[in-house]
Amino acid sequence: MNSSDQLTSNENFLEQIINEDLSNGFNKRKLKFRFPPEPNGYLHIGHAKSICLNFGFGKTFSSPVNLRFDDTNPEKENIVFINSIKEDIKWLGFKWDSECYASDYFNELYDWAIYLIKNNNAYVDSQDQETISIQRGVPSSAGELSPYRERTVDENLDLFKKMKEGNFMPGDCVLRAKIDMSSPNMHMRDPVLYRIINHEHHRTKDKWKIYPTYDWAHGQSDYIEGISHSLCTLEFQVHRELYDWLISKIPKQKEILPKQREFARLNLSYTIMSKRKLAEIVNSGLVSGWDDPRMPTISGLRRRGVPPQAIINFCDKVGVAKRENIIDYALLDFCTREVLNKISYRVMVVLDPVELEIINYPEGDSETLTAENNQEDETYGSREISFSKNLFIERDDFKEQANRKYFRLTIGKEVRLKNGYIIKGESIEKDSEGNINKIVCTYDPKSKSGSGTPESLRKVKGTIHWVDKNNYENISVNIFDKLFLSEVPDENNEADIKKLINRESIKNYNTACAEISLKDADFNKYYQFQRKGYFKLDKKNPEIIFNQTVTLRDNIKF
RNA sequence: UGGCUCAUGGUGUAACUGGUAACACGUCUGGUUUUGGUCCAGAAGAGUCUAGGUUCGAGCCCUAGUGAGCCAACCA
Repeated sequence: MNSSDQLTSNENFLEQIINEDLSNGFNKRKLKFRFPPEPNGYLHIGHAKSICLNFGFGKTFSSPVNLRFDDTNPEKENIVFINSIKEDIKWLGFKWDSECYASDYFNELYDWAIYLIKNNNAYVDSQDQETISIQRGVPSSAGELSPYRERTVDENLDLFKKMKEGNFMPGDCVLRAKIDMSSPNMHMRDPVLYRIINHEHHRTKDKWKIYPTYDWAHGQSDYIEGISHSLCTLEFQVHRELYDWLISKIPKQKEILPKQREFARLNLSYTIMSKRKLAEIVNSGLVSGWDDPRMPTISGLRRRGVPPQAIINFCDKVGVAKRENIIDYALLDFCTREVLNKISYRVMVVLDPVELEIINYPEGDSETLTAENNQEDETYGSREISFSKNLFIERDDFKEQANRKYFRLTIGKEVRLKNGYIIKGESIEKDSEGNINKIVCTYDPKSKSGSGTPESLRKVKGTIHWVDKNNYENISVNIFDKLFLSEVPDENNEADIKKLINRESIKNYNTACAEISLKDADFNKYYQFQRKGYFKLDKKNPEIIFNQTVTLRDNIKF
C-alpha cells in the first residue's frame, strides 16, 4: 500500500481554487506549496491534516513542497523540535523539496524593512507595548496615531539601525508598518514588524538583536520561495489583508505573488490540539511525555501503533472545508483498523490467564500446531505453536453460568481452541476465596484444526484463544482508554484541563502470557492479538511491552 | 454595539455553479466465518438554521434575522 494513490475523495475547495487559477492561465509548473511549522513543539494529528493537504497537493499537481520552519521567535524555539518535526514528516512518508528557515531570510527582510521606511511605509515607534496596545483601540472605533508616526525617513533609518546594532533594550522601540489606525481590521492598525529580543537564536546565534514578527516574515518567506498557494488555518483569515499589503510594498522582482487561503483546523473528539495544554499535561506528569501512546501527537500515535497510512487515510476522509468541526474519534479508529487488518501478524496472547487442563490429553505429551500469520494475505505464511495438556485461556472466556448469547466456554458446552481442538467444559476448581484457579475440560482428539476429519469440520459456536502453559513468553501489555473524560475537553478555555484527564486511561497487564513466537517480537511489525485487538511493541523499553493500538470492532451483546 | 468567516442526517464531507440531497464513519438487520474481527447483503436516519424574495424550478442566487467561530501579543 502506498500513500495517497488509492484515495478517492472529491476535490476540496482549495483544489478548486488551484484548478481555477490553472484554467485562468496560471502556469502549472509554477505551483509550489509549503508546510510552515514553528519549531516550538511537537506535531500532532491536527498538523497531519495540514501536512497531508500541502504534500497531497504536491503529489496531485507534481509540485514542490517546502518544509519551512517559522523560526522568528528564538525565545520559544528549539532545535529538538526541528528534529522531531522532520522525523514525523518523514515517518508519514512525505518528502519536502527544500528545507527552509525564515531565519535564512533575515538579511533580506532587514533590507526590505529599510525599503519600507524609505517609502514612508514604516516607522520606529518608541512607545512601550502597553501604550501601543491602548492606542490601537477597539474594533468598533478608530485608534489613535502614535506621536512618533511622522518621524522623518532619516530619523527612522537611524533609529532602526540602532535597534539592529543593539543600542536599545527589548521594549524600547519597535518597527511598525504605517497603514491605517482606523481600519476595522485590527491587524491593519500599524502592526509591529520588528521587535528587539535578546535571546540566542538556534541558527543565527547572536547575530541579530531584532527579529521579524510573523506577519512580516511569513508572507515574505512565501514570496522569496516562490510559493504559489500559502495555505493556513482559519484564524489567519484576518491577517490576509495585511499579508497582501506587505507583499505589495516590497520591491518587486517576481510576477507571481503568493496567495493565502484558509481552511478549518482539525479537531478530534475526546482530545485536544492546543500545544499549550498538551504541554501542560506533559509537564504535570499526567502522561509520560509528548510521545505517550495516549497523546494525539504524531509521535504518540506512532508509539501507540497507528501506521502512517492510517493517518493519511484519515486526513483524506476528514476532508477540507471552512466549517468548524469536531471529528469523531471512531473515524480514526476505523482508519487504523482498516490498515492494520491487512498488515498485522496474528498471534495469541492471553492477557488475564486462568489455567485450563485437558483431562483426557495424555500426560507429558505435547504437539506442534501450525497457525496462519494473516488470513487476509497468505504471503505472510504461518508459524508453529505448541500445545499440551495444560494451557492458559482468558479468564473472561469462561463463565460458570451463561445465557444463550454467551458462546465462549462454559460447563457442558463445546468451544474451539483456535488452531487446535474442540473442547468441552467439565468442571472447575476454586481456591478458598471462591476464585476459579483451574478449569477442567475434555477434548475431542479427532477434531484437530485443519485435519479435515468430520469431527474437525463440526460447527462450534465459539472459538477462543489460548497459550501453552509449558511453553510461553511472559509479557507486559498496556491497554488504553480515552485520555480525556469529556468529548470536547477544549470546550471551556478557562477550565483546568488536568481535571478532565481520565485517570484510568492506562491499564497494565504484566502477567500476560504470549505464544512463544513473541519472544522474537519485532519492532517493525504490527501485531493483532487475536480477539483482543491490535498491538505494537514499545520501542522505549528493553523488555517486551506491548501497547494496544485499538481494539477489534466489538459487537458483543449479551 | 466594528470587521471577517461559517451554517446540509448523530459526525464529517459532497451535490457537475439553479433541475426536488450523495459518500464515508457511526447505528441497526441478516448471511458467511476456526478471531463476537474481516467479508457480503440490506435498513433506518436530513428535505439542507429561520423568514421573505427572484425563478417554471433554489441546499446553491438576493435581502433580513438567528446561531457559531475568529480578530484589539513586541505569539505563530
